[in-house]
Amino acid sequence: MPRQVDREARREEILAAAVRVFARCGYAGSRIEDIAREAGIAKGSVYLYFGSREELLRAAFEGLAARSEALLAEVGRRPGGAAARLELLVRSVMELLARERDLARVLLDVWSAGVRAPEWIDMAAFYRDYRAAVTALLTAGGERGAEPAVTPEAHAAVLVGAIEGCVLQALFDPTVDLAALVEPLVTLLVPSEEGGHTS
Amino acid sequence: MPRQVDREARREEILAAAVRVFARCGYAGSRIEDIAREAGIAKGSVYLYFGSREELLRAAFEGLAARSEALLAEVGRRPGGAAARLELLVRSVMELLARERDLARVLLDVWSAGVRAPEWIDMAAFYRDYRAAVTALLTAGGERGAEPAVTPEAHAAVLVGAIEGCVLQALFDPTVDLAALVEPLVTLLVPSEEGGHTS
Amino acid sequence: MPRQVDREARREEILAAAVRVFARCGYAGSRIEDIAREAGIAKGSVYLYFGSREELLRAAFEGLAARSEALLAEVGRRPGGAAARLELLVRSVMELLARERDLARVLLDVWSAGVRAPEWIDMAAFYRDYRAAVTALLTAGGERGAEPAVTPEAHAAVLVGAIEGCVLQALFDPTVDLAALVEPLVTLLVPSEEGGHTS
Amino acid sequence: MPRQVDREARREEILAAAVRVFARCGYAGSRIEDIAREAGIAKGSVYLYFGSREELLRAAFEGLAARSEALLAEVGRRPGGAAARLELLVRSVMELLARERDLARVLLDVWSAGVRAPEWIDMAAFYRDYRAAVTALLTAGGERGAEPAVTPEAHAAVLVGAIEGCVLQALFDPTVDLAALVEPLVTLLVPSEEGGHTS
DNA sequence: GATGAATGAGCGTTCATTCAT
DNA sequence: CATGAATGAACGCTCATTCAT
Repeated sequence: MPRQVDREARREEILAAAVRVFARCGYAGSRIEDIAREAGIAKGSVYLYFGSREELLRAAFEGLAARSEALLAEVGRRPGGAAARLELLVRSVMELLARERDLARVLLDVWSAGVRAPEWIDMAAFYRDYRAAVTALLTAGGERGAEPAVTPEAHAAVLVGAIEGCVLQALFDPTVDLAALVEPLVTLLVPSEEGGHTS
Repeated sequence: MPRQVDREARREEILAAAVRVFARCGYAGSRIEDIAREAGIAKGSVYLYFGSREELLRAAFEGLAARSEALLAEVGRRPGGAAARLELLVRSVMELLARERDLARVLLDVWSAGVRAPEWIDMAAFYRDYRAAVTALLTAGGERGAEPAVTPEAHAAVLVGAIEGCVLQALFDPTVDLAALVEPLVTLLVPSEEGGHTS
Repeated sequence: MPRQVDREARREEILAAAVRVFARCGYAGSRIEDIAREAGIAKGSVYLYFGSREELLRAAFEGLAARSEALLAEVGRRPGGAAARLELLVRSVMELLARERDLARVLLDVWSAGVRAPEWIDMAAFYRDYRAAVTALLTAGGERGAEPAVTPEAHAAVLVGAIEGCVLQALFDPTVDLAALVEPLVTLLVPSEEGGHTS
Repeated sequence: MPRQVDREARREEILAAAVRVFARCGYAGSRIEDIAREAGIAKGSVYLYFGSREELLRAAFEGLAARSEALLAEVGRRPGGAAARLELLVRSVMELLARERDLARVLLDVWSAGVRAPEWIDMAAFYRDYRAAVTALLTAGGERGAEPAVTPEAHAAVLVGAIEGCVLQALFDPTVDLAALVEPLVTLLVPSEEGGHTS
């Protein structure tokens, strides 16, 4: 069914155009016409693929969320020690956000929308899943006696938060090199394998 | 003589109302009339104190920035070891953002505006200063030989990022208890005093 | 009654200020506050002397009209031949408008208001009187057989029109020297004394 | 394909509607919505053809200016004596303004705008060209020894002024018959052919 | 009287969305 | 399917006018 493929491809084209425009102008500053022009189609045609402007933002987020979930799943599937897998997760996520600067920029507006319209973009669930995955890996890594005050859940929140916060700073300041923050993040927040007994 | 008003006080009232409305509806979704109603005045009166809607957002951020700078300065003035002061800084910032939920919510829109209009809201400078202060405290704390891979600058970025990122998660998810994240943050990212030479 | 004098003097001050501002910014572009500032008083005080912004425009016109009527009356009182008096009228009017550039500029807005709100500013009556005076002088000057096709009324309309039209051009174009147009106006449109029978 | 429209025709329709409304209410008193209603379209649609309310006023003037220039050019192309052509010019202009009462009314606002925003509507240039054309015709008509005091330039200014001034009076006062002023204008201000050598 | 803070109707302009072609 | 002209609700901002002090 080539029809279907075409339709889907066109949808993706438009979404990609929307992400570029959102990144450039912000969601509030992006007019449907700008997106249509960026996609090389007519204004009205956008509505053949997306029901509203808001849906474009949601789709953008869902694309990012899907990729994140894929990463999480991928890490879940991987063999190896929990610490190594957690490290991989951190590296993957950072790499994804560093590579997709536009998507990261759009994230700012998505966050805002998510706070204001939880039933529309469920950021709470997204980050809950994210933390849950990290928590699982932290727990699997074995309890390190050193820090009894830090529950795995809290540790996960800090790690996830640090990732998002580093991306945030890199968005504001081109001086901040996101790639250079990966090692520090791992070093500081990913517990090193202990004894290697997980292998 | 017209009604005597404390212009500065009135300005603050309106700003506070604006912050509440921004927090509730987002900057994009907040109409001047909503803000005026929240402040108990007429629409036009807002313009006696603020030149534009945008100026309200900027003022909101500047209020937060001023408080943050005050915190930084306060910490700088404090006696005591660097680690203790850094810990104090983290606690203070977290407490500020936990207490001023509305302001934190508005931060989401400010971030978006700051990325898009750097000359308008200089987020880069704000976070640069923030990191610089943390870096100074980290450096003063003495180099711990354990992690030579993590420069103080990178460590600062991770710590600052973690704070912002934790606040972010707390905004999305009321389940996330910001207060409960303070200890983990400190434990994981504030190096403990070394040798106790500060005593 | 010094009170009365003061009040009247203040009124004139404000009116003069208004004329300056109207001339500079146009009636539509002049805010009450501008006028108040120009007059060195507070906004609200304008309303102690004038009931509305429109009234200021009307008063400006009435001032000009009063002066014009004074000129007409003066010419009527003068001894001498009709032609000489007509010439005097033309010279006086031109001189008035050349001297009071601001008032002339305001005239543009007054014309517009007069066309749109005849009951408010009765331009028809003003120009009717003006033409009547000129007609009277033309008639008194004796019928010159040369141009039977031109009634005194029509001649008056042309003369009055020429004056206004010359002023108009001078307003647009500083290059146009209003003073230099007086002689041509007189030469071309004021019939020269005939036989001197008026003496 | 969307409704097929002749954009240029639609633009003219809207402009014509705007001229009618401007004539009725004055530029300052004309709301975009009035113009849209007069044109039988929705408010927003006006902006598909004109960038702003001001642009409508400018376009109205430019339409009039274009027609005037066409008249000037037409007269320039005509064969015949200079005096006859000048007479034709006067008659044509008067006829145009008599026919297009609305446009003439709008002229009042255009004048005001032109004085206040010369870079926007260059009235100075418009009347300069106008006078130049008349001057050329006057000069070509041969110098009449009778009035050495009146330069052709001044004569042109008086003639042009008289035309505008007559139109002005007719706008205020329906009693004033513009058509009846054409002959007097010609008789008084267009020098009659000399020697009849042009025939 | 004089002031200027407060008001709120009013308007220009934008832009998401619709739909006739 | 695609188009882009048309729509009209929405909103930021202005400013004439009022009135408490």
